[in-house]
Amino acid sequence: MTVSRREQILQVAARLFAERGYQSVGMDDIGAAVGISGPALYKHFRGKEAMLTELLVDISEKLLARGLERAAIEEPAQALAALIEGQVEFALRHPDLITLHDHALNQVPTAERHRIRRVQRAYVEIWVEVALKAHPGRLDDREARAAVHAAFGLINSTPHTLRTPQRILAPMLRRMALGALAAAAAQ
Amino acid sequence: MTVSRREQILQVAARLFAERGYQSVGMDDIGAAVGISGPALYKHFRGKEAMLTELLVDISEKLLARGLERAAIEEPAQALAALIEGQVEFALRHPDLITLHDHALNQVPTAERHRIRRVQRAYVEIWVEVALKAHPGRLDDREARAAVHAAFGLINSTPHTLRTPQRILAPMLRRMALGALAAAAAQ
DNA sequence: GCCTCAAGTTAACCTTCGTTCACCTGCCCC
DNA sequence: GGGGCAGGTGAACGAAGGTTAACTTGAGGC
Repeated sequence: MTVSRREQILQVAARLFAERGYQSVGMDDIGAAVGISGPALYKHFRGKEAMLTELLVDISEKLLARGLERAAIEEPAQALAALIEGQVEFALRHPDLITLHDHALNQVPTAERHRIRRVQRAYVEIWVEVALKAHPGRLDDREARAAVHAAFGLINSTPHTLRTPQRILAPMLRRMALGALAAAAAQ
Repeated sequence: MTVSRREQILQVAARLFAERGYQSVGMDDIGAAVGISGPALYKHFRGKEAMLTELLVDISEKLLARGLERAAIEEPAQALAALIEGQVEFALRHPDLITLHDHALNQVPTAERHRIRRVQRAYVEIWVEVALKAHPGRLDDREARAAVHAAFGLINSTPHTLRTPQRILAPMLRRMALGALAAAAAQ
């Protein structure tokens, strides 16, 4: 598992950004955390914003790719379960990125932010379509969208709960997300 | 509904902090938003941190008070429903404060941050106890705590979904939270 | 009428921090 | 073995922004 220095920097930066907040982390902090000095980071990245942007673009694209895979399953209920499983896995494996994902998007320059938002919307759209198919006639489009956001909120709460062992947490989160979406469609 | 200037400043600051992030909002921005200049704010507050601290202390204490009320209901299932209703109401009425609550706590000075955390933990504890009583024997303490955090994540996703009309959103969030907690306790 | 005081104002200060600059140093390659 | 380049270094710069200072003003109390 030898990561390039570039990737090492990204990982460390993600952790620091998630822990203390993007603006509270200095370039010197990031440098120190990988054993080099602040200005040396400019040999690898255009600047601080570029690091954040790359992190967020990566996350949203990875999630979208994973979502496209899982949504391809024929049976809607199984596809929904697969989407949930994918999101839970990702959230448990990369809590820093999840935190970044909704704390730091505003700090990214406008052009790139729009690009990231587009990818995010595509991901949400996948969920909405699957949710509609899984509960046909029980949800309208607007409701499904709200329900999906709520399910994300549920699953992405993981960073607050990391003390719980994953083998307990993962199945519980899957059950809860499924239960929540079913309840959204009930009545 | 005449609010004092002090309160007006707090409201505006909460909105700006939630929209752009605490560090990205300047004192001049806050001043401009209430029609005065940046330094004039120091006639009302010790500084920027003091404004954030006051906001977060207020929120956590209001939530705790509301939680204590609702948890007093005899029947555990009803108490749980009342807790959920209270949280949903609060999240819908004060999305800015909800956003601040988990985005900006790190920016508060250490001493006050600990105080806020204590109040938050007390609020979580109320939920955990009620959840345990509402699903007796189905959850251990650790699971209940994780489930409660997940339910908060679900309900507090509201700021992402404000375009949905509240009369649709509120009952849906209540159903989903109940369904999620029931699913956590199932099996 | 005058004193006081709360609530503003603008200018200035000073620290923090992202970024740039000039320089150094191995390593690889021909 | 000398050129070039990747990857460092420390010093310095410049803008941003929180805070302080000095000064103004208008509304009550006596």
